[in-house]
Amino acid sequence: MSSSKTLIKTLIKNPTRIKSKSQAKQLHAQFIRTQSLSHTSASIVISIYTNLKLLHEALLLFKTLESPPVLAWKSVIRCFTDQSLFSRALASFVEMRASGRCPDHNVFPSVLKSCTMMMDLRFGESVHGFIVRLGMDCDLYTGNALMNMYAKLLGMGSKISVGKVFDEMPQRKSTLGSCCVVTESVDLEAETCIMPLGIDSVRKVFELMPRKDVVSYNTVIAGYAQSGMYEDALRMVREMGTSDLKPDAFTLSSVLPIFSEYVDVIKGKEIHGYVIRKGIDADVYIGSSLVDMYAKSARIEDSERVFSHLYRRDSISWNSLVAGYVQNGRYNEALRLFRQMVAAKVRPGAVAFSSVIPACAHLATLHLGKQLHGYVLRGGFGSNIFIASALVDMYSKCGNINAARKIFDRMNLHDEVSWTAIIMGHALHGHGHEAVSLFEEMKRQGVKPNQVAFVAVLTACSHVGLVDEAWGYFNSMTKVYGLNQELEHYAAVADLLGRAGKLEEAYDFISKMRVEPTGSVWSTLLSSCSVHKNLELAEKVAEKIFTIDSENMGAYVLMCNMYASNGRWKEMAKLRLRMRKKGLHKKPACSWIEMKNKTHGFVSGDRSHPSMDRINEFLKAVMEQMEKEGYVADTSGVLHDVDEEHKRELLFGHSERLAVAFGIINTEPGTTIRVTKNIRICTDCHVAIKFISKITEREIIVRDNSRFHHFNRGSCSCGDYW
DNA sequence: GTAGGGTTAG
Repeated sequence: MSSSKTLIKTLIKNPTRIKSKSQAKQLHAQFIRTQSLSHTSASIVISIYTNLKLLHEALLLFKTLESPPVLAWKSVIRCFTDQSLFSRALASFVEMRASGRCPDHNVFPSVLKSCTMMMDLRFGESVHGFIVRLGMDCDLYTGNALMNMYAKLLGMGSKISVGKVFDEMPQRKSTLGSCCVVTESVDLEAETCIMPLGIDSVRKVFELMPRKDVVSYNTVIAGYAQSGMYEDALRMVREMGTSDLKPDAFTLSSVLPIFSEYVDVIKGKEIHGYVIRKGIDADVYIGSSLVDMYAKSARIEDSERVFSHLYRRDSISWNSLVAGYVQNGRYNEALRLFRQMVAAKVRPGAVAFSSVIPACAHLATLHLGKQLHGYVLRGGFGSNIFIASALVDMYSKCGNINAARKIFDRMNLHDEVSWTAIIMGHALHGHGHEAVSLFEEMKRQGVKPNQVAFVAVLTACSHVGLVDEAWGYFNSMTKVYGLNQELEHYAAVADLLGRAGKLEEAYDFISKMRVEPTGSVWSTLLSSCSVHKNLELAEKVAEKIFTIDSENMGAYVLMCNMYASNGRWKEMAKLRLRMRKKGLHKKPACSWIEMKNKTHGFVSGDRSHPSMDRINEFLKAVMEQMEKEGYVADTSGVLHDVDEEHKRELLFGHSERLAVAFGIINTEPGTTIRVTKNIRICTDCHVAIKFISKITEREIIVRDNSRFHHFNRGSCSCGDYW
């Protein structure tokens, strides 16, 4: 008996002396043998079991206790939390309270963590009230856990989910007001304490803490950073310095994303230097932040370098670079890295999917997009709103607006992003009226349109010529929604006016923009001038473009063609000379089509494709038929110093036509043909493909750089308005 | 007890 007492004393002083399962079991057996398994000694054995993560053994012993002491309770609560059994941890806490035991300070970190993980703010608040009444809010660890809870739960839109267990809680009621939370305690005696919301709660807990350590600072800093309060976050980092606490890997991985957003690569590099000096540059968290920061500052090579030096890579480090590639328009590299990640046995999570899917959207590679969609469903991510929005966008950009709409309609929650994706989808497919009515429906459902949503609805108006509606939306931005019109909105309106033939109005509008117009805004007007054959205005616009961007190829080519079709050879020659002096070469037009999971590319006039003979044979046959039905080649917009016959041959060889022909001869009758082109579809091909769709009885979908054209039975979804 | 990557436009 006395030896057991000594043993207990030693163990209380140093319980970690027992380091293995067998040692613990020996001790347990010894207590039983000597008949000294009291509540106290049993609790010690339980705490030893839980320290060794032996939950099963701990619980078996725990159940034998009639009235478990606090040590036993807190051991199992901590163990449940460690093993992610959060609801059981909370249930035990409730039971402990019901048994009349008063928790000591080191129960609360686990309980609060469980509340955080269960996203149960209400319960967490009542625990907080309890802590305050016990006067334990001075405890360092408890305070840190409280801050973490408020940062997480109030930061993410106060999502409250109440687990089953808590229905047994007596008198729990809490009300979220706009500025305060009224909490009732766990106890039957209803006491209330008032706490402000969100980051204010975090700050308040922080300020009341008598002692703070690095973790305390890191927690507030993360809270500020995640709430977008960057100045405050950085101020706290400085304050750490004055309290003699050194920023560590945690601090820096919260601070680095701030520089990503600010795109302040200079400060970011300074931190990178600091990180290297502190020897924490191999930290996975820091590594991914650095990869992301460089990517967001368009220094993707630096991202690659950081990534390649990481000695350990988790799914987030991989994804930082995947997302970085996408953000920098390197879609093929993004897909390649994603494949590499999967090959490296790193399972892509929800975020990874929402990063890569846009790559498929940009490349219009439907087969890859579908494959990813399959992975998404198998991974159980189908209802993730980020992924679903990305899928809606991907399907519509890959030409399948019906699939996009199906996914959209099946989503159980729509936010401004998913609405925008489907509105833009319909806009690009020429369903302007549908897009506009979806925009109205979004507003009716109380989703506030953001700036991107306005870009989408203005684009919709532009593609179908809804001039009055567009003005209404444009003006409502500032008047109703307090949103500033940015370059994109001006560009959309300018584009709309141009397409509608209101060229002078468009010119005035662009000249008076609140934002400095870019070359691309003027370029859309230039192409409208070309469509509406207004050479005089085109010349004025082209000069505007050349002062902003003297190497704008598109403008040179358009002007040359306009001069040519007006027989103004002298001007054309002058412009060509200017191009040659600058060493500018025409970017080749190309189109591509997917066939049996392979992408086939065609460049205009390119005869290198192995199927070229069959393609020509097909085009020749179809051309004869077309001419019988009244097709006349429109060669005005093409080249100039070549004879008619040669021009026709050039038209014949236009990349979109080659791709369409290739698609038709390689698929079953009735299969939809989907072609993507890097620049705007040419007028003559537009006419020709209408004929081809009728003659071959095919639906042909061509995506050019600004929209989709659905050709069916001799007409196009754009109604020739484009 | 603390940290990093994501969807819509251009």
